[in-house]
Amino acid sequence: MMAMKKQGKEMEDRKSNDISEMRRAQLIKAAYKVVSRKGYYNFTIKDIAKESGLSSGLVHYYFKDKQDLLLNLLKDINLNIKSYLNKELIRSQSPLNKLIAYMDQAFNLAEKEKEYFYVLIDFWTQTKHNPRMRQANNRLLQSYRDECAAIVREGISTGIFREVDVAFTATTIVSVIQGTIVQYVLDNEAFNYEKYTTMIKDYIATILLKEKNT
Amino acid sequence: MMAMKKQGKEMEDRKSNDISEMRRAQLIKAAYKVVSRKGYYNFTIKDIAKESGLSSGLVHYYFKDKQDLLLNLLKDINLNIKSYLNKELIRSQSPLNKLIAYMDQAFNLAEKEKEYFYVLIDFWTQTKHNPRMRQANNRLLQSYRDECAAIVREGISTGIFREVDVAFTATTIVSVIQGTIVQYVLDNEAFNYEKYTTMIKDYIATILLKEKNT
Amino acid sequence: MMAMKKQGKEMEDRKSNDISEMRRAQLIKAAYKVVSRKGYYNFTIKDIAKESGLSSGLVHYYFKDKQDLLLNLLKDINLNIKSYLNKELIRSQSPLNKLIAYMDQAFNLAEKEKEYFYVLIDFWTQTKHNPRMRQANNRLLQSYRDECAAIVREGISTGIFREVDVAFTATTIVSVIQGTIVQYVLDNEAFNYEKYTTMIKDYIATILLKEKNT
Amino acid sequence: MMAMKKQGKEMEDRKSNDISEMRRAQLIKAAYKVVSRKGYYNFTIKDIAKESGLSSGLVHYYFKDKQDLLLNLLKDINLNIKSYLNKELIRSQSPLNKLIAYMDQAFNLAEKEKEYFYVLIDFWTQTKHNPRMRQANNRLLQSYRDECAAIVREGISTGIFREVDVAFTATTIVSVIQGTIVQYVLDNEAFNYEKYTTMIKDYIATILLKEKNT
DNA sequence: CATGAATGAGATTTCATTCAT
DNA sequence: GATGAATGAAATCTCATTCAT
Repeated sequence: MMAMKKQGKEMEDRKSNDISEMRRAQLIKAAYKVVSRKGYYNFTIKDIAKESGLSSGLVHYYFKDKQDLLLNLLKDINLNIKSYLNKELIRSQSPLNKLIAYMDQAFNLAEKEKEYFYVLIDFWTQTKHNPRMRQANNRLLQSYRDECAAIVREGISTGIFREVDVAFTATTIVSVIQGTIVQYVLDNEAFNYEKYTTMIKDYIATILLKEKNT
Repeated sequence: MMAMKKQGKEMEDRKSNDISEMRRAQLIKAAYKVVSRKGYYNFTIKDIAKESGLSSGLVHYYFKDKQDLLLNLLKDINLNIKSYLNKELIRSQSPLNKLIAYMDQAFNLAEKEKEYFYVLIDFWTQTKHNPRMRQANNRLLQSYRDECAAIVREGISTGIFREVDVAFTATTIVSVIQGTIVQYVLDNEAFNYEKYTTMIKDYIATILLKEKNT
Repeated sequence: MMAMKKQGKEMEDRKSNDISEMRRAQLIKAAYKVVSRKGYYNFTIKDIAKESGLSSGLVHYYFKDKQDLLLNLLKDINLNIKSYLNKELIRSQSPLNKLIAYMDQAFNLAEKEKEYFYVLIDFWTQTKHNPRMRQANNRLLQSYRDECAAIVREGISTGIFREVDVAFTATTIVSVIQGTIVQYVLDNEAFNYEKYTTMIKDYIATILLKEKNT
Repeated sequence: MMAMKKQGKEMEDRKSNDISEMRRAQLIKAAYKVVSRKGYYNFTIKDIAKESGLSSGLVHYYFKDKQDLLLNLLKDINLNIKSYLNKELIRSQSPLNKLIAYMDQAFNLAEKEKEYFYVLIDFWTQTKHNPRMRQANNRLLQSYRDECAAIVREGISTGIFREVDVAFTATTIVSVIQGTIVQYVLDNEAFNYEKYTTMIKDYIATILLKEKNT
């Protein structure tokens, strides 16, 4: 009987957790939609409630406050971006292909999910005034640089990339990608995105690759 | 006598304009401080009033509403950035020196006036939801690209730069500068700013300059 | 079980509506008191809150804004006036009795509920600048004329009233009633209201009735 | 020398009064325009200033406060209405003509200067809460009744009108006129004003005049 | 778990009035 | 007399958060 009870308790907990996780996901999804539609600072808890089809009281049941909800949203977006960026990396064999694939994914994501970057820029504005947001943001940026650095390092060690300063190169590649994406997201009429991003990829490849006939 | 009267009137007018301009500058300055301290979305009209030592009613006397104040703040920051960036350009003789000077100023500004960029990023978040802000922002970004393009074009026509795609090169230079600055402003412990910015300048110079011994 | 659940749901709904309707009625009632006490333009949302014993936030929870509250107040007063005016009509058999009853009710109402007319005059001032108020007002005035016209028409068709111009007669009866009430409400010392209203009723009856001995 | 001084002082005073009166008239005229355009409760002192071409400070120099300005506006409108109503009375010989002329003027005024009545209705709303406004209003209404009564009394004493209750008749005539005008001003599509006002005049004449062949 | 009514602090904005010049 | 900059009280409205049910 004890066993049953325990099991019952466990099941309840699991069930409870399931619902809990489901609700949290439901609310985060709604938050993402609402924030990208109305902007980081102009949405209300009621907007989230309406969008999710739940009550406003429930938002506070699952998230301590607005801040907490937003922090979780940032984490969620991070996860999505990272998984998207890394999706093609596994299939790519050579470091060059990996680097190209990485940049490809980044540029594609900015085109397909412009909203992600809107929300991301919104989060940047929190950096100065909110330590937790700053930490989350910095980790995200650092992970980009690390990812790039790993690929560059691999390229060097396999002898196909020049012996560049890894950290610097990774940082600058991230700069170019991010700088281009920001300019594009803010004003998508400013230049030919397709053309420019292709040129950037070629350029970086050319710079990194050892010259063939030497 | 008429002359005196007229002169008197003119002086009155000037005085009036002087006060008006003085107050507007005073309020914009306070706004700049307050926005960079509390963030674009978290400051109040009363904050501006306190910071400027004036009454809150006066803020609305000189600016239609919060929006109007912010728009004027953006304009002001634009002017300051532009004048700062162009300060050294005039003295520089060769296109290479000009380009270096331009990048130098940009990187220096980000270090000395980190606040400018905080506020600037704040403005970016307005872009999606506020047409006037979008226009102002886009013009600013375009002016950076144009400035760069002009220098690159001059370098090509004087025969010292390779014959690169001017618009693309300018855009990408702006991307690198902006991307680097954003990473630094958000997290100034992330990398050695001094070292990296120097390397970037060298790199770009190397890429653009025709190889000497060919 | 489904049935129970459904019933439960229905009861909940009803309950919710009950609260909502109760609060709205509560607020309208408070608005009526406050407006007639302080005047249409001089009352505040906080006055309503205090008078109703509720919070000021709740006023905006149930009514979009001040306008919306006022519009609902006007509707409410309309309903009350109409129901009061028509209360005696049903019992009255002959058109003459109906007309007398109608005028009686109007004159009585102005005496008993002077406040109604204060508020009504306040609403008139909105007519020029507020389309929705204008429409509501015009409908109310039109309904008075229509009501009168219907009685007059019935009197003519049953052969006891002269064959007068129905629309004109109705309009003019409304004019006399309203003109008298306004004068009385604005200055209730100006004349003997009881005596004058009786004379008016007699007069109108005399004018409308076919002369007996002809 | 004393004489001269005194004279100088007097002239200054007169001059001062002239300017004073001129300014007051200028401001009242502006107030009339602004109030009828924006409504009694929605205009600002600055509106008056702009309309008059003077400064807002000057409004308070000539009128204690907004109330005072409005009270003077009401007085001014009263004067204008009275002088307009009485304009034709002098020329009219018989009491019947006088009465017709009086009603004619009233109905014409409402058509030509609808604004007067808008403003007048606005003033009515003050009656309950502002003793001075109430007094001014009541005097105005009383003067209408008195004017009418005088004509009716004259008609009776010259033997052409029936021996009606003078005060009651005057009050009721004023009621009809005012009631009709209010309905028309609030909704000028409600009925054929020209036709109805003509019918009213005929009706009243018929009622008052002794039947010829009796 | 879930709801949504209720609260109340706080933000923007308006404007009559004052007053130095 | 005349100006208009300056003040600050007060009003409307929003919304995160709480809590009884």
